[in-house]
Amino acid sequence: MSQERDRVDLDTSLGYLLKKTHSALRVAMDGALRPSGLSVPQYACLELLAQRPGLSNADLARSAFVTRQSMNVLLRGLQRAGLVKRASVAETGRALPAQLTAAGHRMLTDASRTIHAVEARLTSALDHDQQTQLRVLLTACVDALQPAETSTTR
Amino acid sequence: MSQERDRVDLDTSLGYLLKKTHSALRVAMDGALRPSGLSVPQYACLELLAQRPGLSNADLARSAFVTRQSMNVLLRGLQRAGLVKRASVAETGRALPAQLTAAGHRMLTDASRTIHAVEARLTSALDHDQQTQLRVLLTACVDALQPAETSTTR
DNA sequence: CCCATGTCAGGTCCACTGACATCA
DNA sequence: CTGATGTCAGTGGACCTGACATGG
Repeated sequence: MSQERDRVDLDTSLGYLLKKTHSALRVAMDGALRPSGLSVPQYACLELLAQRPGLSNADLARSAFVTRQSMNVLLRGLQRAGLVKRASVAETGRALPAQLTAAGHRMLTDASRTIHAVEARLTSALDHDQQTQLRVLLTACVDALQPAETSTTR
Repeated sequence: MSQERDRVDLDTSLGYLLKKTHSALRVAMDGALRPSGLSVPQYACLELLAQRPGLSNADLARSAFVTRQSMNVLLRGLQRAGLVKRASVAETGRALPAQLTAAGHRMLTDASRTIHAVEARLTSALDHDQQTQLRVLLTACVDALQPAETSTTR
């Protein structure tokens, strides 16, 4: 009841639209990954490790836009599942580099195909120029937001 | 360590960029709202109720892209805080329309100013045409994603 | 009967904060 | 000392599944 009624200026709010788009994408990815038993953050972590092997927990946290603590929990889960391995002692400093296991690579290739299919659907309505344009605009938004959050290392 | 190294094709992934943008916005809004004690979802709920008084829990859940259960918990919190009132009996059907209290309106006007300032910063890097363009592109993405998730009413 | 709604229960995952120790 | 890191503890939010009652 009263689902699509007046739409005040919610649709003119970029924040709301951003939330809506992100939500739609998250739901789609979540559903696509469900059969594999991976969550979206877990997939993201695996993908990051595949592309940049040896990232530390803090590195991964930054790249995934979460805190070290959150990423730590996530990493533990992946280690328990045998998808990720971490050195038990630090060569230098305290950073413990993480890497995918063989099982992790196998799991990822499947998940990666799935996710790419979702992304393909996401961009199916846009031609190449529009995709570039969207990237430019979003990047501009991020840059406009960034400076104000500095100095909070999180 | 190894924060900005090679950037494989993460920056070419619209999904990743979307996540990054959304995350930056969420952090900014979160920080801006912190002094008032409101969370972003709580603010969103208040804003929705101000613009469309009488929405039911299920209505709000749909509009905020969360489940009925999550919105139910959120609503209870707002009721406990005296910001929202709900009819105790349904006039028709089972839907219990919700409305802002006077305190809710007061709280919202403050929060609304705060959030609009953040949105202004978000769009500060874009001229009017670019904002329109961004809206068009994001909407196209949402539409491309939507149909596939139907039939899962959630 | 079918569907949407409101609600309760249990459990999981993720994210945050705060705090502490370690190491370059 | 400072800064980055890993980690423990606690909390809260949001999700899911399942279930049930009620009203159109």
